[in-house]
Amino acid sequence: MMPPGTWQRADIRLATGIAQAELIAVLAAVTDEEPRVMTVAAGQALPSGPFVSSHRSLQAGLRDWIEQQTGHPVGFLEQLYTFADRDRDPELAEARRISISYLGLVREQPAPGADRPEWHGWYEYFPWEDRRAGVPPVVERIVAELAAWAGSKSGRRQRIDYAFGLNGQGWNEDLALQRYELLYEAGLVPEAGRRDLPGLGLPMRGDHRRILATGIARLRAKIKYRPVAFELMPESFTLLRLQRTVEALAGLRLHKSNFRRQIDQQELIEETGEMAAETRGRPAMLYRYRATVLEARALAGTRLPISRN
Amino acid sequence: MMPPGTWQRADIRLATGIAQAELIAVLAAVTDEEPRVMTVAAGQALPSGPFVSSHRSLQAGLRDWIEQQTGHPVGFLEQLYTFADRDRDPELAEARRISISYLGLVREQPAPGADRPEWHGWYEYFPWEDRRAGVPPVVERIVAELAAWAGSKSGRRQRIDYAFGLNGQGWNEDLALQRYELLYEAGLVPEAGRRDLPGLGLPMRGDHRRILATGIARLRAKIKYRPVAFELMPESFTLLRLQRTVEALAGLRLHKSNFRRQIDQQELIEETGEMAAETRGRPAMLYRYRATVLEARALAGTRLPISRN
DNA sequence: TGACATATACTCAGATTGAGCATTACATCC
DNA sequence: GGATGTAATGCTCAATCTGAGTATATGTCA
Repeated sequence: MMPPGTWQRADIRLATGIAQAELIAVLAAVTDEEPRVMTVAAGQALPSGPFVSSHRSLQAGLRDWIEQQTGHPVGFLEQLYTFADRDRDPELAEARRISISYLGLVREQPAPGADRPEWHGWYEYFPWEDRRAGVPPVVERIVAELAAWAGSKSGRRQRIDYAFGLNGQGWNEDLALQRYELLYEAGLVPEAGRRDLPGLGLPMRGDHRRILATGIARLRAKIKYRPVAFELMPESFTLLRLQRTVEALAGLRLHKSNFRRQIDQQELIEETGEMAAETRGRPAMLYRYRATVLEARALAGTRLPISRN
Repeated sequence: MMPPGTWQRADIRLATGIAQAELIAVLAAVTDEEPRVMTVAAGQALPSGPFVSSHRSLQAGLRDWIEQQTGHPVGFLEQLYTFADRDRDPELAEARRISISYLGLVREQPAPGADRPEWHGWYEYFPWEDRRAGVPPVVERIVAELAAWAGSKSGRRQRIDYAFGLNGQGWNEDLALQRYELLYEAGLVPEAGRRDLPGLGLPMRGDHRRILATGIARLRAKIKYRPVAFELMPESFTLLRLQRTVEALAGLRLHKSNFRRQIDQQELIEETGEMAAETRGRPAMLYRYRATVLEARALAGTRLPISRN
């Protein structure tokens, strides 16, 4: 069964080694204060396809492909996760399928013409994740259903409390994946093959909705400590526009002046000198990112209680 | 060339879709205040091997394998990165190889008996990463060589400054991967096929040293916001022991009382009631982790300037 | 008993954060 | 032309968090 070989004694031998490889992309953009994801199959799948050669690496190949498809350069591209679960594709018995997923950010959403992939709002798939206008009504029903599923199992109850911020836990927008997985486990989404509760968002093919949730969670975590939001903005922008973009991604409202303070004490941006030509209210200054600082901050880290002697 | 198929118009078509899949593990433990990694081939390779079926997922298979090999349960296991670069394995022309790497933490290092994989200290491979006893002397030479390589190219100079904390940038322990990549690009490590500067640590086969650097960087970043250090500790431990473990991973000394304050205001641990039976100094209290809190904190996130209305 | 050596407790100033108020600058309506 | 609406920008203030250091407690060992 197993190929003899060059491996050492401590080899990891789990399988026969041949697999079918596939790339799946979560491509995000924010337009009109709405985060969107590129889809195919009438919004029921993420763009994906077999992977092979001709390119020097996965990343390089995917980058070219995206620029071709969207007509926009990809500012940010990062691997999400690689799956190879057996039950994902029952047809393939021997050669199991390996799916490598990526998260990419593009600056603008291309006009939805014929022959073009469609873009759908994140929150069409995850209505419970958008709290910008308050807690959506569907959450109450979700929590009730989950409570029924949990019964008296305290492990389940605790997970629900954490994920949905119940019992004084506080909502954490990063837990998008955990929330989807709870719904899946509880059989509340159609992908789980059981009940189809209305109002729980559009389903997707296979585990694509789970992959999208992974991308959302990753991006939400990342905007807090890496200047990635800029990858979604046009050349120049107002501070409010930037705030609205971050809010759209996080699904939360932010405190205006504190947001501004945070931004400018990081020195990520600088004034262009121009003013925004919007209609209502006092006109705002336009800003642009400071490329050099951005690069430095892209590497910055968090802190340990270091001792300096 | 390309298989016809079920894909939509927006498919990602980069390749023919068949690949050879391989798993690579970065397995870490901390013993005697020294972080170690499991190796094979006399310390020149990470354990790896072909992947196939029999297990429900990559993660599950790898977990079993590790427990079998080390005799210890794996507390923490997380995917690092998936590579599929063409030039990695020149023999395979058609079916390129996909390498999926993982980071795992085990509680103790098994006794190195015959037929057992060996464990090597991280810092044998990356001597410049350990600053617990101050900046190692080799750093001066590294920086000089890198400066020569950079010449007057300001992009390179800037990257060097960030990575090594020069010119008032401050050392960031998380940048282990970037530092290795600089050395690689500059041709200062033997893996790059050019010069072999002595004192720059042991090389590894293929890109295994790069993968190890990825694991180190990931773990260093993670200990700051997730309670993973506990996965490396025995049942009960003193606060100093915990601090020494974190210091070993970070390659830095921490401020003692601030470290303690940080730990106990997070309520991650509780007293066992016992005292440590060590010899020198005042005996310390023994602690254990609080499983439930740990689980909650495992999900905790960082903060945005949220508005509460 | 006294010299170590480490544990644990406390203090304090400076920086960061969450929240809110005040003032400014336009557009538009009457 | 002045009132009104809307958003931009500036400022304040208390609470909390951090970095650094000092003081005291409790063991072992010579």
